[in-house]
Amino acid sequence: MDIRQIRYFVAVAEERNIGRAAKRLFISQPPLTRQIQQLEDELQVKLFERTAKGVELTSAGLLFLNESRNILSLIEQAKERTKRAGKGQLGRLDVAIFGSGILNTIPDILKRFKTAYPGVNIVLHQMSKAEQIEALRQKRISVGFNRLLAPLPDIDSTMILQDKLMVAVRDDHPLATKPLINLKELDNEPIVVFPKGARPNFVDLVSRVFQEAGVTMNITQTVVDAVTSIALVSRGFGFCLIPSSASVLQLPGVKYIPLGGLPDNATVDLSCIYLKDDHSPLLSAFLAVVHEYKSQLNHHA
Amino acid sequence: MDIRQIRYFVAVAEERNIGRAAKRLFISQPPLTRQIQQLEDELQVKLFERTAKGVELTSAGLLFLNESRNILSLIEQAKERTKRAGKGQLGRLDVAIFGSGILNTIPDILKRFKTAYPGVNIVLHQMSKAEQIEALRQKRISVGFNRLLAPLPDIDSTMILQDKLMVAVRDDHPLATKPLINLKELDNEPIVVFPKGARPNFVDLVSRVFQEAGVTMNITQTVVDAVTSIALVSRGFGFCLIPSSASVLQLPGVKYIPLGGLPDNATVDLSCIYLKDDHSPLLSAFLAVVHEYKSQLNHHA
DNA sequence: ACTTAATAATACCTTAAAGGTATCAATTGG
DNA sequence: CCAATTGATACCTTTAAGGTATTATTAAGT
Repeated sequence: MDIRQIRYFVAVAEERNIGRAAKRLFISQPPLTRQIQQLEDELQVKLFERTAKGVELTSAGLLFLNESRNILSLIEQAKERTKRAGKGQLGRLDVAIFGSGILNTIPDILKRFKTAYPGVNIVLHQMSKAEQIEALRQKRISVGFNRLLAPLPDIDSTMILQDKLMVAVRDDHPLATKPLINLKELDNEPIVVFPKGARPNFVDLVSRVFQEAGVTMNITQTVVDAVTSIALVSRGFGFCLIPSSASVLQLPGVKYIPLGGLPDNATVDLSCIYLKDDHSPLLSAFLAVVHEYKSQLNHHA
Repeated sequence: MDIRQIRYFVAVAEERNIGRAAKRLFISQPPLTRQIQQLEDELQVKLFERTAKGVELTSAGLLFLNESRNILSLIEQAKERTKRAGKGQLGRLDVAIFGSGILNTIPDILKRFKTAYPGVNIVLHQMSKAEQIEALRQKRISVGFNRLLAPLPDIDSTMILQDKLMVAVRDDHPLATKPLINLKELDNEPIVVFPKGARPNFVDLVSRVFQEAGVTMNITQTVVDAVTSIALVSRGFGFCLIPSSASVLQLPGVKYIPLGGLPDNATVDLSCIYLKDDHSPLLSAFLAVVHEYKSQLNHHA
């Protein structure tokens, strides 16, 4: 049995006439007759009664006609869906995000992707940097978002943006009224830092900046992420430094003030990471959306 | 696209190795490689990633694998069901029966058929003789049961049995005590006859028998069928003649007594009728059951 | 009753494509 | 670095699908 034979059978059944069906199929009548005969031989069933005006379906033929239409439509659907999956328009994309990374940029990107590829099911996973890398290697996820990534041989990354540093202080703090805070003004001031976990880290960046400026750090707490850190600031644990994009988070009594007097490399990146040899169309589609987002960011700047 | 290609694809997906799949398919490796390439070209999708140990499915390939298994199983089912339909083991058989014909023989035959062909859906239709013939020609039914059929060019019939005549009388009737009633004893007795409708009829047979014996018929009522006729007898409308197989019907006060002194041709047949050029396997299967039933009847007699 | 027109079936040939053999290229493991 | 294993390629053989010409059969029209 052959898909061709099924198509031919349907044509003959619909035309009720082999010659006419042959025209519709753009072949001549004899081979069509032969294909129908072969089909009947294989099924050991007469599918048509031959009459003077043409042919008419037997009851077995009628049953097979229904089945044939189902088969053909299932095949068409399979082709269509597979093509779409190949273009990244269909499937499932597992994405890892980190604690405070979900504040604005990542949701924006995910929303764009969801709009452009509505057939793709996005599954989010909260993961630390180390977990993301392990999950990528085990293919439990296809993309991860993170900051300050050390280069790895099997993992590629795309930088999305670079955040300047901002100071989060309580509004009763002496520095809270200033439009810009210079790093030196934070000398020995109580600071909350984050995150805990794999290096290099946002803490490392902050430490380096303080050290290079010859300013003393007075760490009161080390917490897991930016959200916790800002929460502590709002409860009077001192100030903290954050990547500027985290400043969309509003907590009572917390003010965000730009940090001045810094070298150009005092920024923290947001990047997405993925396996170097993952050539899946879904990932390509996702990275395309990321690039588009990035170029629009630069355009505005 | 081709069923062969789908089968090949499934084999490769399952073996995760083209050479091994080729062995399983009893072909050599190069043509299998080529068929997979052709499939990928047609779908414009990479179905497999080629690795050193073999191949592994892409996500599009995984989707297509599921679809392929559905397709193959649907095709297998279609073949199987069509074959069964061709052997008369599957389908629908529309059968016409007449008023009093449902008393014993017909249900017996139908039950046998239903046991032998459980996949066939039997649909019963109450129809008079004329309706049955019209319905056969329009193919609304495939078989009809009836009596006393005139030969027709396009319709064949199979005689199932020949009923002798019996007298139905009320138990307070003077003849009710006799073990056998002679036709002459019914001279001028009030008689109920049936059926109304197309000739030749059971009435015609009864009339002929009376006429040939020189006995006068005193018709009080003409009713639609045997059941009604016997009901009238039980209410004192006189006697009636019935085919002996109708004597299974018990009504209060009605006795059935054999009728004697008749010519050999004073019998009424039960036959089934069908289109001469209906070669459907369902009909053949049904007629085979009828023949088997008939031969067992003769064996007992 | 004969002829004509239309149908599916058959015979025979051509052509396209599936399958086979030999070989190559690439990768992995020792 | 070599041997082994993998999929890919080149080229040939064979199978089977498609085409042309024709026949057999049946229905309709004269």
